[in-house]
Amino acid sequence: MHIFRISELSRHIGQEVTVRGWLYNKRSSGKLRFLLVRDGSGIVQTVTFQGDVSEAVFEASDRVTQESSISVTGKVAEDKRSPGGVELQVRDIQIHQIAPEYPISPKEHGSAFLMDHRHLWLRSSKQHAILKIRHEIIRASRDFFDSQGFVLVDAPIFTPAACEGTTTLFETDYFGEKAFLTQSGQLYMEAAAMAVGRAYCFGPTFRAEKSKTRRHLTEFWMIEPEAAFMDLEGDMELAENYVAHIVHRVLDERKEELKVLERDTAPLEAVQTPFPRISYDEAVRILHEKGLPFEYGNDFGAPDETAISENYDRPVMVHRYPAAIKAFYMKKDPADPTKALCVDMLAPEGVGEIIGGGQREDDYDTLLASIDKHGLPVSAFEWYLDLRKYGSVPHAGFGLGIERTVGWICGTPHVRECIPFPRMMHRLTP
RNA sequence: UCCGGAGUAGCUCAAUGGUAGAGCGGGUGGCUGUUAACCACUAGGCUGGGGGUUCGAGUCCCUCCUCCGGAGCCA
Repeated sequence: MHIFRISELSRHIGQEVTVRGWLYNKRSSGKLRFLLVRDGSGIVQTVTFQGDVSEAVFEASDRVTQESSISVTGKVAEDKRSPGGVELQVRDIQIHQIAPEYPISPKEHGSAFLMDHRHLWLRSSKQHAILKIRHEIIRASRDFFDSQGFVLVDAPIFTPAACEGTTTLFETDYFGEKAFLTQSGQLYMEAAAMAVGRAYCFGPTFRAEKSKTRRHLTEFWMIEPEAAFMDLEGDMELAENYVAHIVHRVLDERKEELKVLERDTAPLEAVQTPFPRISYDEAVRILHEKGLPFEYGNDFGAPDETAISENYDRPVMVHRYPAAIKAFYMKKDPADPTKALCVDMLAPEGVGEIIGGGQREDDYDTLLASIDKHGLPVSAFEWYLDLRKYGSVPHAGFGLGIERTVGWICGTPHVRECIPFPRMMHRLTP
């Protein structure tokens, strides 16, 4: 018996093969039964003619229900009438298990219902395509940083205190002590960069904010590179090369999936380096020119980000925000100490921020004063201050949100579909 | 936490204050090439919970619950 995956069938025309999978859909006409079988690699139509098979096999073709698990044996044939152009002319059907009425029908459903059945929803073709593109983005990310001499250094999930002291964190009991789920691996990557020169981490991060928007999850994945002897300019160059790399990789390797998602690839093809770089002040000018009621000194809201990115056909990098609205570890611009040497990358098509980063404060006394000014407990940051005590160097890095990036590239407006099992304010199951 | 919206069949949705409905899905039957097949028949309901107004409430009022979208926060 020759067992093949459905994606390989076009190379075995005329041969008798067995495919193993699940019933995707079923149609019939008189003495013909059309079973659409999916196996994770693709979907193939199988044809059973009553006159060609035993009574038991024909009966099996009637009895299988949506998502029942089956093995089908038959001859591979080219046929224009079959979706995909290839079909399997059935000789034998083996039923592994008959599924009772499947909750997800081929018609439309609401997002809450689908999320309640996320474990089954993953079997549908669009969700499938998103998972594969997510995988490709992660693979391309690793390839990119590995090839640039970055060392993968895993950051801890349990942390003793707030990394940045701004957002609300999930608190857990750690043998009678308070511990928090990490909101960023950055501080640890700074330590790693001082050890290996260039480091990155990729892992889950947690925010206990009660956000209910298409851009937010309570648990999301970030990739965070950090490099010693790097300034803001170098950081922006790294960020644009990285983002361009993953977009090109998906365009090259995941054409089929983008097609399944009906993604217009023209905006993705426009993503070429260099990306435009504008200062916060210039971005504010754009908003005011467009007549948006934006107050200088504030951070940009979602409509502001959209208005700024509308001016460009590729991601735009906005740098040098007011230091007052940024985290304590940001280095101030020597040319204007009211500004921070930071950068946000805004993706086009109304997606908004996918990257936040910048150059870190590398002077011991300045950092100490900043920790104090932000009302953070110095004791919790003693190890972090050590990095400025023992061989401090200029260094920079950034964090990229994987789900937002997947959403942008897939053209999926809501990040909840960009992670296998999303965790949101009102969603802890499945 | 704030501002909007929605809860009716397994799902997606209809229903002037006057007998609870359709499509899909399920079941049964029909059709020798179906394409989210089609045709016929069929089962399926405490209209989110509680209270009120009314001769009469899915519909109007109060309240609670759940969810959705957005804001803030950020990736």
